Amino acid sequence: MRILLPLPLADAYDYSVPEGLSVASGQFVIVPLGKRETLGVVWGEGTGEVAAGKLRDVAGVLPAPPMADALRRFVDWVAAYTLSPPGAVLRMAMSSPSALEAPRTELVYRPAVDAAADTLKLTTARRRVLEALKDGPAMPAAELAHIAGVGTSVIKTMASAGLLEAIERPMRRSFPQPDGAREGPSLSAEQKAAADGLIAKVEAHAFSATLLDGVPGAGKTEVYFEAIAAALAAKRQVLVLLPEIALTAQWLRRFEDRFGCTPAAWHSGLTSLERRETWRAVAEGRIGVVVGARSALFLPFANLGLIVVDEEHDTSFKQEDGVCYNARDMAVVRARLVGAPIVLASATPSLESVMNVTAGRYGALHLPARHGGNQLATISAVDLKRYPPERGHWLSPPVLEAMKQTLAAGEQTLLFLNRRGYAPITLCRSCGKGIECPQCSAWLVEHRFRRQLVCHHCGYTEPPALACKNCGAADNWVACGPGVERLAEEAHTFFPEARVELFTSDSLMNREEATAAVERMEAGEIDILIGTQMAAKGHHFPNLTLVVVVDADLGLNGGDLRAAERTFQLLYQVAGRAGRHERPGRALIQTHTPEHPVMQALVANDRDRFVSAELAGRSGAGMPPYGRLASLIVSGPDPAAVDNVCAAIARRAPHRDGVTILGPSVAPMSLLRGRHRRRFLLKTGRETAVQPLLHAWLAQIGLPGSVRLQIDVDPYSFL
DNA sequence: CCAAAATGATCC
DNA sequence: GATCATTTTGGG
Repeated sequence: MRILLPLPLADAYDYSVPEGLSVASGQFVIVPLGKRETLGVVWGEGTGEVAAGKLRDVAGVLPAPPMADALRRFVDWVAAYTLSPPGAVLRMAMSSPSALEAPRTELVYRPAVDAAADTLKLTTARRRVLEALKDGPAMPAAELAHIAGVGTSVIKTMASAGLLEAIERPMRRSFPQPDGAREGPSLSAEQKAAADGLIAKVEAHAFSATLLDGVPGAGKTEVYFEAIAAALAAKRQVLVLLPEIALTAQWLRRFEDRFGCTPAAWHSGLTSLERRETWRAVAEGRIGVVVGARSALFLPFANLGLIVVDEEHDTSFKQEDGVCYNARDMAVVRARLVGAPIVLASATPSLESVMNVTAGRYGALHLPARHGGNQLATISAVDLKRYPPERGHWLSPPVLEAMKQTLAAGEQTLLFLNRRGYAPITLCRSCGKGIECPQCSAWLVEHRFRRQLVCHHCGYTEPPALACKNCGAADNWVACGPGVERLAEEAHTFFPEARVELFTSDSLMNREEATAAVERMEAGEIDILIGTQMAAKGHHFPNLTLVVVVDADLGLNGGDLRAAERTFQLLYQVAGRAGRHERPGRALIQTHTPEHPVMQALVANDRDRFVSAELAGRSGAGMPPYGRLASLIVSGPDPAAVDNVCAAIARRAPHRDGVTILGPSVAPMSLLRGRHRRRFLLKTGRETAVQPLLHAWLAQIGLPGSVRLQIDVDPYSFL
């Protein structure tokens, strides 16, 4: 049998099946590998590449539902597309190995059928035990004792006396089932039309991809909830992918309001027990709806009937390490392989999805208006050249004035700045040098409240320096530029009476603290909220009427292909936070370049014009979505060894029409986690399949152990 | 000269 | 990814 192991090996291995063991495709097995044993999945018939005499026996079959054919084909597909070892992809689909073992069992008790009640002494305690079990399910001793108000020893004696019967039952957490039959909210005519469109797709039980596109607050969530209800009615499972940051208590609450319970969640914060129970329950079809971050895409659904990708434009769907894949794109593939519809929802669809609609590959549903007749926030640009903030400050006079009015009206302000910490750079006054991370080419950022210097790329921390390492000058530091902490300080000085709070994605803030902060904001206990992009995603604050984008130019620098697109999406979304209920909202965007097409489009609230201008630019340059990119990153601790590999790669670079190869060049992040980095960029037309090209090119390159070559098909980061 | 540490090959 | 054999390095 061909067995794929969840290890980064080039291919699957052949194993023999011992007499008396029956092994079928998809089954999880234990096989010997060298000195140890490892898990694997039966991938198919053996290939005979290795002589039959050399094969080792499959050691055992695990008592878990076999991996579905569609999921195995998906693993192969992702591996081929991303040029990763299939085993590395399989590992993502086996994220909870302990879920494959036989579920632990527990003893539960029920009244013995043949016990005549009058044959044995029925004390009051014993009577209470039988009463507790009457018409109810069998229960474990501890629970039963608790309900009956007796000790567990009573139950043990009753069992040995034959009054109770003990049964061994697998211990399985039960997951509440979302109820699709519950009455939904009343929908607007547009919402109803869109929902009906999606319901038809769900009922067709076939692959289709639909872009659900509507302004913030247009009610996209309610619309795809109707599709979820339809899938539940058809007894099929649903996967909802959200950016991790948007998977909030608020979203779960909306789901609960609609379906009567929260869905099963899948994200990096789960304990290993939660992972095991959820994985197993998904495989056994006991979970109706999973909402999760990108890794949920590899869960072993028994009966998947719908995938929803919300905020489909969000770049956090792109995984940049290990297997580089975009969960949004791979979700479309998974839907196709399993024959289910997929819905991509966004207020600011990615250009890729927009083009897929134009090309007829995806259907489209539009939700034009804000649900409930609310107006979108009015967006204005504040020209920082005309209205500069005071020296050492970052809020311009028009913004301060607007904040004053908002405070006076008893309403809330959000200051948005995508920069954690106190200041992006801290310099020594005497010699002008900043403090660098020892293992990355990046500045350490001062986090004043934590009293630490932090590298935002590798997580390295050190205590705040007193003396400059370069010139020895004592405590002569000057912070340059704003971070959210510094902004909080500024808000305090201008509005000493206001309640100011920070909301960031810092490790300082865990899930519960973030939820608590959201609740304080909802309850109106915060006047000025200062946040990074965490504040921009997935939250709705009814009393928030002023949103200030402190540095709108931030994302536009850096020569990133998608800089303008990303900035537009982020700022549009941030501005959409304001005035979502009865109150009108406004968004002020501080920029040095109000004439930039991104700012113009935001102010004019003209998304479509921005999208067509951006598409035209991409088309002219042959860039995605009109062309294809693949990035190669060569990295290692020794720069000379890295350069050697780069030279070998460059020497063998394919020359042919329609294929451009840029590099090698020193990566913008030339040092990351102690590794020196060089990049190549491969650019081709849409019609070229880059995988065979890359495969033929790179297969011949030998890598010394310390040098790594990372291939990223459809890259999003250019650092 | 030895031993620890880094490197590389192999796993069916 | 883990293991084991082989090569390198560095301290005496």
